[in-house]
Amino acid sequence: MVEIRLTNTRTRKKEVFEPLDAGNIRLYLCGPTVYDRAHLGNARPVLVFDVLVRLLHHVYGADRVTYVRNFTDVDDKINARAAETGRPIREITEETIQWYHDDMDALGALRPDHEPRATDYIVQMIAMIQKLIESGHAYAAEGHVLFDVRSYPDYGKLSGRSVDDMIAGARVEVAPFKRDPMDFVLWKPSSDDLPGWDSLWGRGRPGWHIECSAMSEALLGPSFDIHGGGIDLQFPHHENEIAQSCCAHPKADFARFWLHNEMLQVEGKKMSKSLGNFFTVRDLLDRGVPGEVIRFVFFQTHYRKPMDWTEEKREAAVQRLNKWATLKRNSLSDSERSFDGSMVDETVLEALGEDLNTPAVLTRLFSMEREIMSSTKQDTEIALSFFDTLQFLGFADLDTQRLYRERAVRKAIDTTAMIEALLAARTDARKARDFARADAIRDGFAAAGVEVKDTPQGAEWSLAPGFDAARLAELARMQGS
RNA sequence: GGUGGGUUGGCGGAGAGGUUACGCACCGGAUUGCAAAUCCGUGAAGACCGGUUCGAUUCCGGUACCCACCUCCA
Repeated sequence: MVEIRLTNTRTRKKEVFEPLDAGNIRLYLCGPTVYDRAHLGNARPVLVFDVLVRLLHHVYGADRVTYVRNFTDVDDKINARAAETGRPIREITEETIQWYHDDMDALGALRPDHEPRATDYIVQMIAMIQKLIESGHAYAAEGHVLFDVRSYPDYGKLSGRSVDDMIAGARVEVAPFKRDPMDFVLWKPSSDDLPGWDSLWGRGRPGWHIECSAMSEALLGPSFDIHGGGIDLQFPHHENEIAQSCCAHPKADFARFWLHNEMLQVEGKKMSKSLGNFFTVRDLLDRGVPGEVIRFVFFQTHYRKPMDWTEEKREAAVQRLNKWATLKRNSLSDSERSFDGSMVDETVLEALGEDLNTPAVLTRLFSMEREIMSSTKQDTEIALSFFDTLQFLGFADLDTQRLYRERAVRKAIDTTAMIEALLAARTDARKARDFARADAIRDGFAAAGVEVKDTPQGAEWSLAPGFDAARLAELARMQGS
């Protein structure tokens, strides 16, 4: 069995992962606040957890893993969006959830087992808040309920800071009703025009952090295996979750492993809404960048390192996936066959087990690719394992040309037949030693964005990113094919 | 000011106290009507200064620079 080692932010060490219950491994990932399209940075924790979940499925069995990712559907950003647009909150959150599903599906990310919405767990949140008040960790003041950070000695442990240090250097909102400037809101009052629920403290809505504490407990129990999110959530969000959950359940562990991914950057800067340098997953998909390509680029950088999204990487990923698609066509007798994960490469699994080392996974894939390239037989063990492994990693569909093809189909041009006819014409020309015509076809392909490679077994082709169906049609007409 | 992380060959990017990372690009060779692809091969690194060690890019300390968090953010 593959040993899984993960860097635990809580201990700042790489530790061997041992499930609390090997029959039910439980993970929680902080999901999106649903008021807008997911930007590219939002995809990073999703892909990190996707790889982790796939590994756990493989090692322990898919039915022994419970993966939860929430939707935050009550938040002031959502309220603001509703006020701006005049649309009902529910309409905005429903639409955004649909978008999120569409976009993450396109990246090949598995859906979690549970996707709880905060508004469905208000009762549990209120119960937890009450419990915290009863145990002296929280207090009500002026319609608010606040968590008393001084009541929890370990506050700041996850992020390695002390309450005193934080107060010393930082700007903190000093509301007059706070006992300590670092105390954070569990519940706040809502005016009539804002979403609100009745509670012992009046009509109000939850603070941001309590939902994750309440939902993880409801779905995974007070102790579970792995909790994750972006490194920017380490403080204050995760610190506050720990404070809430551990004070509500002093005997439980809450999350034993904390995984944090580094930020995604663009031009060396963090991608963020406030800097305005962000773009969405949908922007890329609409530009014709397939989800597999985005996935591949993310795999190139270890999750705990900052990752720069660049056009150069995007292009390199397209080339590589094209190569794999061609390899699949040529090395398997039936390129449409399905794989069941029984031949996933051991070295790849070991690399994933070593703190989800996806760059090392790619290294191994390159070496497998090399082996297949140099073998002439079809359906060799290594080829079968390679494509089974790719499927396991979420690269089931290597068709990066799908989007170009779809465009061509809309124009009612049968590109495949056209290309094959032109290739046949070129072969005839070469046999007849009519090199001028052979070169004209070759150059025409290049101009239309069709890449042709001659192999001992015959010509192979693929569509380049700049594929132009109209120019291909023009070439076919000129050559009379 | 506090906290955490980083600095590797032209570019991207890992692991390991001592043996080729790997990919892209480049160069040489094979192959090809030409080319592409493919195959074989060469070269190229570890911010700076100290320390530990038989030996450090890898461990420890310091310096410089970069990034993030401390405020909504994955």
